[in-house]
Amino acid sequence: MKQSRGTSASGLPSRVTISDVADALGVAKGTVSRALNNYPDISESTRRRVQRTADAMGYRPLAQAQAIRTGRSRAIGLVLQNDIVGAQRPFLSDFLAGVSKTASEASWTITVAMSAGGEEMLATMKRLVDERKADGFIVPRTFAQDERADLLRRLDVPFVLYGRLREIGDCAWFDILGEDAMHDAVLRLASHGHSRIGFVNGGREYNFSALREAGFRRGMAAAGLQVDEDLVAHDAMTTEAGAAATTQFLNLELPPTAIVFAVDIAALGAYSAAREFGLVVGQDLSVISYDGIPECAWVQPKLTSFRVDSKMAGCRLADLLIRRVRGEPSATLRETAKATLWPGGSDGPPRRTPSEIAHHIKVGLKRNSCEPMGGQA
Amino acid sequence: MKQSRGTSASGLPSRVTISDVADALGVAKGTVSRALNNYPDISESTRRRVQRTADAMGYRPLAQAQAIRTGRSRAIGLVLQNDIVGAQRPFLSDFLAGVSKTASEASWTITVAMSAGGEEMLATMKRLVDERKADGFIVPRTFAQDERADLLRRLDVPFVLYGRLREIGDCAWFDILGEDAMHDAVLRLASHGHSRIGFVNGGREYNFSALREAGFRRGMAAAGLQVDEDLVAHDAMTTEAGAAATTQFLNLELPPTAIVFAVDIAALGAYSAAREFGLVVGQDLSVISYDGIPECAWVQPKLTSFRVDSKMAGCRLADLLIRRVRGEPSATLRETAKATLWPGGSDGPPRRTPSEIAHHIKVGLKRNSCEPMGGQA
DNA sequence: CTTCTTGCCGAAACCGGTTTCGTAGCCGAA
DNA sequence: TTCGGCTACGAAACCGGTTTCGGCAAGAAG
Repeated sequence: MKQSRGTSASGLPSRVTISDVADALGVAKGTVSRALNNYPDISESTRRRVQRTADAMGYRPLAQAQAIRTGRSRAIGLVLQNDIVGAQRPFLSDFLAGVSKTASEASWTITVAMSAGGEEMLATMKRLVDERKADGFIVPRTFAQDERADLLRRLDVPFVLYGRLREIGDCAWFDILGEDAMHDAVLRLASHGHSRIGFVNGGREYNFSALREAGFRRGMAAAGLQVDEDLVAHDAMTTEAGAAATTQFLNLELPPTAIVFAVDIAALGAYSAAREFGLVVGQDLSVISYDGIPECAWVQPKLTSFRVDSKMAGCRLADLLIRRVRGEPSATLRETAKATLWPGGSDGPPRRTPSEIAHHIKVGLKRNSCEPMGGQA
Repeated sequence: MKQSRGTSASGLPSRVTISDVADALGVAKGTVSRALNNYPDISESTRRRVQRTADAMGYRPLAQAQAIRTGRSRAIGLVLQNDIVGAQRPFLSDFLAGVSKTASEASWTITVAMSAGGEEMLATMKRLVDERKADGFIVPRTFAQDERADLLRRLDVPFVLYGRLREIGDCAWFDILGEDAMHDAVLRLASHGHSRIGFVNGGREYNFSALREAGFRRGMAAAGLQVDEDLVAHDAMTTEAGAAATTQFLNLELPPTAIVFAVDIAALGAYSAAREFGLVVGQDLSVISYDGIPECAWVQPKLTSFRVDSKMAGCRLADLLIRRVRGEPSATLRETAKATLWPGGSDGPPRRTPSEIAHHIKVGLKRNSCEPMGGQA
């Protein structure tokens, strides 16, 4: 008598195998395999019969065993970069939740690894492919020129980008239209009555930066406003860098009354910078940003930001990757979504004109520089 | 001639297989397998010979193929709970980095999944085990009574807890000694001169809460201070709950001059609560907390907190799990580490006595309630 | 000089699937 | 009725490993 349920002698939990199903039906196991994998040379009646009993017996093929023949194990690879501090921290959990949801619905699993960038990351991916621990990859945080994409293309491994490339080439992607958000942010500020609007962009190495800057300029044009190149800063990917850019803007002859940031983490720096000048965010200086990280709600006033639905992004990317692995051409696997505005209190009608702000700052600085003496008196 | 490198006809990247190694040596592939897996009936000289040529040829066994016979695929399972909003958000990235580091050093990989708690999570784990996608699990965020541990024990699947259980039983774990941190926090506050110290604990469902409360009480005893049960609050796992507990404490006849929080996320609520009463954190009200989330550095003054090294935790847990899977008894796989104090500006000598605070609050409230009229005048 | 161990390894079965190959049966056409 | 072509399936090889089994040779014991 065959071992059926429970635990086998070797200690492994025994499962329903394809032979069990074949025996139950009185057919060859090859037939069961072909029936379940929709081979053309199986009659419809047999296919249904196999399908039904397989379901009834709770048969689920062992991905591992399939993999040694087919090379595919129904696993999504996700290699995260850990040498960018806190880069994916706020999004990671939601993002994973999304990927996991879609993956498990399709009976796929997720293999994650973390590594530093550059060669190490490429080696990690190669290892996962070699060991058949990943059938394809989701590539997060696309760079303008992305060596991961180059490698995967070279290895002929399926992948989907989270983000777009400068030169599209032959690859699938999902992305949020950050450029539209920047555009809308400008229009919102213009409708508040702002006309002198600055832009603090993210790192040039990321492709989204070029897109968002284009969106900002498009918005300015749509609002009939001039872009002052003194009010465009780059490479602000930290709060400190955001604060520095804000300080620089405010020190101009004609400071801006509003700033659009490409990333929240930089926008948070505007708060401390504004405070240093005795300005109040949301009144003297309007700020709109992008990402929708939880910290937006921590600050006073809350940061108005275009929120990215990371969970949804994870869902979509997983779906696209699975379809890519199954053979759909990459050109048909491209999707975008929009970020949604989460209004906070950081933007509103300008309380002061640019020159009034400049005056306020000059007075404030004088008072500040006197204060130590005054305090001693 | 045999296919050697590059791509095989089927499109799969061809690898160095065990047969390749056996052919090169002129031995049977069983011999290679036994040599590499340290079977006793292989001569030392053969073992070394096999070892060397396998290395030279770059042979790495395919975990998938091993798994169908051995049942083990060198994969660490990690099932995260996604119905607790933001629960693991700040730690996840660091934690994964640690797990990944140790795993890849041992040629293991990580299979992650997310699911809601309860039955769904148990089903997810069962599926991963069934499909041999995980040889064992790291179980994060241990509950006082943890059904995940129960299930895994029942299924006889190896696992390691991140945290301890109320009843230890037969399981391995790694944990940070939060109780010692609470103890040290009290002593630090006492050395500042505080004597009326409150405690805001985390959720009772977590085992760490009981431990941290015990640590707090031990610290109070060590400092020669009485615990006022009116100054002990529970179940504060959000900023709102932390603010509510703080407010409640400050409304007492004799408010505390310092509060110890079990988790940062709750401690952040003390800031807004104190502000409402016109009190300044770090001067009127000292706060020390635990976790060391990045937000500690966002607030003014910075929150003094005992920082948990999540990456290290991930490393240790991965190591313990791998050893557990390899057969070491769970009783020998138990480790703890200490959290390290990251001083901020949120604690210091008390500026006011409890009764002075109470008076300040009473006056402030009266003034506040008059203000609307004064504003209109 | 036998005989019995013992150490060491080759051969082959096995794991749970997929895929190739061959053929039995049915069909329609000649 | 015979033949050719298809359809649908069984049998067996195969994937890359592990593990069992059995036997050869060398050394120990008698």
